Amino acid sequence: MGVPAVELSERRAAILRLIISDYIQTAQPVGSEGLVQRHRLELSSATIRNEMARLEDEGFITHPHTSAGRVPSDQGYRYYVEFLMGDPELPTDEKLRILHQFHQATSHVAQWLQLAAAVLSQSVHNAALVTAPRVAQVRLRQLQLVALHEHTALLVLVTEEVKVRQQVMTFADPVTQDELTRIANRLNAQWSGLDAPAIRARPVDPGSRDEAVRIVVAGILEEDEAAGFSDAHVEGLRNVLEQPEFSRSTKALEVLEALDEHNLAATIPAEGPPSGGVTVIIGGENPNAPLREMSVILSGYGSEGGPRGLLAVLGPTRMQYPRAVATVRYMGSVMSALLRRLYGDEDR
Amino acid sequence: MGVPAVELSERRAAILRLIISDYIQTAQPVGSEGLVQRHRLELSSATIRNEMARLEDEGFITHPHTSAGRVPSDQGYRYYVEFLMGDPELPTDEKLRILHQFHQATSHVAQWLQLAAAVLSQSVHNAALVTAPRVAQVRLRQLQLVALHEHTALLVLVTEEVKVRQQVMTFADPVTQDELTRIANRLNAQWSGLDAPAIRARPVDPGSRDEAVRIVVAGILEEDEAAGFSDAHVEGLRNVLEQPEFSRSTKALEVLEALDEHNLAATIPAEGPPSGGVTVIIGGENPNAPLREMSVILSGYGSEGGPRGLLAVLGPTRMQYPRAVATVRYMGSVMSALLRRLYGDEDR
DNA sequence: GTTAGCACTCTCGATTGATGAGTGCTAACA
DNA sequence: TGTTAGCACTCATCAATCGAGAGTGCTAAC
Repeated sequence: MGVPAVELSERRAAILRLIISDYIQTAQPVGSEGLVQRHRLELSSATIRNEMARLEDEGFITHPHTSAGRVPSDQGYRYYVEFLMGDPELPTDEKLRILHQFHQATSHVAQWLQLAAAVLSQSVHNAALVTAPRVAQVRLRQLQLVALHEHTALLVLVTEEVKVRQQVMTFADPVTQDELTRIANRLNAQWSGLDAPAIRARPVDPGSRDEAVRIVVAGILEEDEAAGFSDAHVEGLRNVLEQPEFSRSTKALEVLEALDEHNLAATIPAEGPPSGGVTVIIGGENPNAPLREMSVILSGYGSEGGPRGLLAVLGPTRMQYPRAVATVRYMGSVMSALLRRLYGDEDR
Repeated sequence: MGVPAVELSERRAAILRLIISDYIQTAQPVGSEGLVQRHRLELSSATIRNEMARLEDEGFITHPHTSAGRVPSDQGYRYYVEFLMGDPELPTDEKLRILHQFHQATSHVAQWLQLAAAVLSQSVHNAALVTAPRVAQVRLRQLQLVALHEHTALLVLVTEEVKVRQQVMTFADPVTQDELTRIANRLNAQWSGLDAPAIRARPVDPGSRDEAVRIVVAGILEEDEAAGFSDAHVEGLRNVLEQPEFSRSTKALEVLEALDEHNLAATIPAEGPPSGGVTVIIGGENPNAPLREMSVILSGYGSEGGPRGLLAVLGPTRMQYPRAVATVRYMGSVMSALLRRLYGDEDR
């Protein structure tokens, strides 16, 4: 989708590239005269104007008004991303800088995601979003019961993908810590490695404590599967709001609302591209109305069968695509590697 | 501090109150003529003008420019909060509405804080901040070790105030889950109820697994004590940015930066007022430069010896003080009650 | 102490006109 | 047929100007 049918002549493509890269830098409509001067073109501005007129006919650029320079359209950006910008690679020193920042990464996943979002957003000067890695099927690894009062206990459970969940639960009859420990040991032996349906299928005495625990455990596991990308870390909204296109306060507010941590999860397509691949969604291609003036650069991370997450950069359509794509791709590989290191060869 | 030395005549105080409440509503400088009309005063606008001139001499109000109405100064707001607005109580239906929202509260503390911040911000139409309850001394309740690979395990620990912490740790030699379980059981029996220094003082074999666990556990407990109010939940920045005083985009950005979740913790005085009390910090009284045009309404929650947190409302100095103070106070009592219910009579 | 009257100040919005950037077209040129 | 110079035309932007309106501060009368 979105790939323009028209094939551009070499020269027109070159002009389009110049227009877009100039516009990305200056945020100002670019005129024929200025283009010739800045790039010392061998052609006159009049010729450029003719070519621009054709580019406009074909829908790659537009006019804000009669006498302003040209501005790339969504279709223009699309063509640029697809055919003109090449396959950008991040310079080595930049890669090192990123790696260096990750060197401080603790093994605490939440901090880790926060760090990833911060590094990404800082590196591309735009907003960044990183979702927690998750698997399609959530299985129990181990559970623990901590007595709080006579009738209440804290259930802590660790899933196979090393997520920790907690929930306070109540029992009909008083229980002691000793008893809770025995229950936990027994259930761990029986349920370890199972997912919610399997645990629900396990026989337990009706009305027993085991049953009470089972309800809560299965509930948490199911909730986790349904959670989707809700726990997303967003960083660098500031960078976006600083862009001149959002200088008007009302616009800034709209964007802020769209990018609000709660809404954003829904905004992003649930299924990211396969790890390694990078998807670019430009302006109006975005199904979400408030994001119509923004572009999203998406990449999955993680491994095929294992836990997977999403990373994304969000910014105005006027975005440094080459750099952003390169950074997102590289970050994806770094995250995948970290994930492997952390969760190891758990499937073997 | 900040309490004005000057005692105002009854009439001038009344006029000040009217000016402030009008200005809070309209965000427009209020003029003498309009004041008389809106409130059907028995005095002429000329008299009001005279009184206004005196109020200005004494520093309670100012002029944006020669011929605009009057605007309250920080000192004016301070006087208003201190003497004029009385001791506002939240209407019963509003209290019920808040209670009702809390009815859905899960026992998951993080969600709970999020909810509190959301309710508070929505209720006062400003930004709200809620910090997690914490105690000065963090003690271990129970720990759990989950084998990940041969050399690594996940340490999950539950503190006395029912916080769950996790950390991946590595061992020099391979360990099995059985062994880890034995270690966890033994250490739970020895360390339950102790804080970091006490655990450090416990004898363990040098180089043993117990020692490795001890280092990590003590580290986590100490880190938690030092954490301060870092894990604050902020909600409703939108409300603030929508206010007309922040219509200019640059200003909005400044505020956004100041209220950024990361900076904000540092912004707020670490020690809140005692539970039940409400502190109002107006504009320039705030030590933080970027918050000079904002007011903060603060209250602590929790019980004397137990876990305590902070709630705050942040908005422009032109704020609905009576309502905000009443709401913050009420929310404080609700949160304290919830905290008691959740953690129970743990000291007994 | 209160009030009417009035001059004065200052903001705000609309209008105007000059400026300049940039286009689109035409005609000449290679 | 492609390229270029020339030129009229359009439109945003900016500064200057003007009038209206709001509000004050002062004075003098009540």
